[in-house]
Parts: sequence; C-alpha cells; structure tokens
Amino acid sequence: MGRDGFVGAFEELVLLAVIRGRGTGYGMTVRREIEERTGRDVTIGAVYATLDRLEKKGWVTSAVGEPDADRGGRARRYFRVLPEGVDALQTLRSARDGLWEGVDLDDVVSGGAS
Amino acid sequence: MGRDGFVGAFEELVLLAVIRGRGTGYGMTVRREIEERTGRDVTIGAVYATLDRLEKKGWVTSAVGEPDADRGGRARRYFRVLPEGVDALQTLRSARDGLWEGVDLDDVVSGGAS
DNA sequence: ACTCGTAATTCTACAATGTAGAAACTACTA
DNA sequence: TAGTAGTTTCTACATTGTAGAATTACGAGT
Repeated sequence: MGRDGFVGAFEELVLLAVIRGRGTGYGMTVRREIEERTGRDVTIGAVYATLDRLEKKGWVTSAVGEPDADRGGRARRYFRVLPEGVDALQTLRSARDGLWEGVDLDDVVSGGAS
Repeated sequence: MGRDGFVGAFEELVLLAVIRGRGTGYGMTVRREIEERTGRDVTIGAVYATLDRLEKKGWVTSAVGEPDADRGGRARRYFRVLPEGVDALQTLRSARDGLWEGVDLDDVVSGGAS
C-alpha cells in the first residue's frame, strides 16, 4: 500500500499470537491462540497467508524445526517477531490510541449532538 | 468477508473520528481528525470510500446539511455512528485486548526464547 | 515396500478493505 | 461568465482477509 509500515487488523492479531509464543509458536498454535483469545474462528489458510506476508515484509522470521520422532507428521515452522515487527505494532498502537483517547462508547448513541 | 461484523484497521479510525465529531463531523473533518491524531496522511478518497462502506453495513448514517450561504461550496454530508457501529467497535476492542493482555513490547526481542 | 494415520504446511482462488487522484458539484465573488 | 473555495463522487488498482482443498513428511503396522 501507499504508506509503508501499515499493519492490518488481522496481521496485528497474528503478530501478537507469535509474540505470545516466545519463539515456540508455529502455524497451528498461532491459530489456536487467536481462536481462544478472541473467540472468532480462523482458518489455517488465513494464518499462513498472513504469516508469509509478514515474513516478506521483514516483520517475522521463521525456521523449520527438526521433525520430531515421537510425534510424526511434518516438521514445524517456528516463528519469531523481528524488531521491525515490534516497531510496527508500537506505531500502530500509539496512532490508534490517539483516536480512542477520551472516547467512551457507552456515551456515543445517547450523547451524540446531531 | 466470511465473518460478519469484522472491522478493518482503517475503518476503526474512521469510526472513531466520526464519534469524535459528535454529529458535526463530515468527510473533511474526519480526514483532518485522523491526520492530526495519528500523524499519517490520508487522502480524501480513502475516507469517503470507507464512509460509504460503513454506511452500507449499517454502522454509520449520513445526512446532507443545508448548503451554507457564507461558505460557498457543496453541501456537507454529516455523519453519525449507529448503535451497530458502536457494538462492532466494542467487539473489536475486546477481542484484540485479549491478545494484547500481558504483552510487553519492550520485552519481546531480548526476552524471546527461540 | 505399501498403506494408513497424524500433524503440519502450501497452494489456489476470490472477497473485502485500503488508497490515490482526478472529476464533478455548488455556492459565492468579481 | 469566469474564477475560486469547499466538498463530495467516481474510477481504478493494490493490499489484506478468508476459505478449503491439496500436498508434504513422518512413524507404525502389515
């Protein structure tokens, strides 16, 4: 997009879920974390597509782990958020907070002066 | 999109700017509010496209004002956020907060356990 | 070796949102 | 009638969001 560094709404959730994983998160856990914490359900395709885009932007990095013997199944791809990703989150949050400042949603409909 | 009720990142900013206007906001003021509070610059086309989509979803409503004599120029279209829009914002915020909970960005890069 | 079950990732396609910039509208003023 | 200011509308395209099926990779059992 025109402006460089913009974070989408879903990208934010994915970034946060990766951070929460502290280096041990991979596609499936990211999905689970978002589902559990937000209550909305998420397809795995959406998660990976976003993860790939975040990696392309240089905000996260990934490394394929050793295929675990006991577990079977394909090797996991572990994700970490890079400093650039942290910056993007910080920027997003402070910009948004500026607009939320002083807004009380309980007041909006009744108090509107139109 | 699949899930009904999802709020995009920019939509959120527009919604908030409209709320801040308390019924007196229109395209140009929404734009200015976002620019001033977030520091990022916004084209007027982006604002109206979003406003139109929000109206189509039933989250905001608009009414064209009297064309003001002293001012000249086209009549303004004033916006208000509807209860449905407030709900959407509330839902968005609480879902997101669940993922932010306990996250400290200053800690991420150094503290990551990868 | 062949097939099955399990865990995970990758791929494909499309819908919704984000963004830019030019065009058009509507009043006043000269 | 032309110019100017304030505002909205239109058009086109880029990026992000989402779904679901296909594929990869391994161990175990036969």
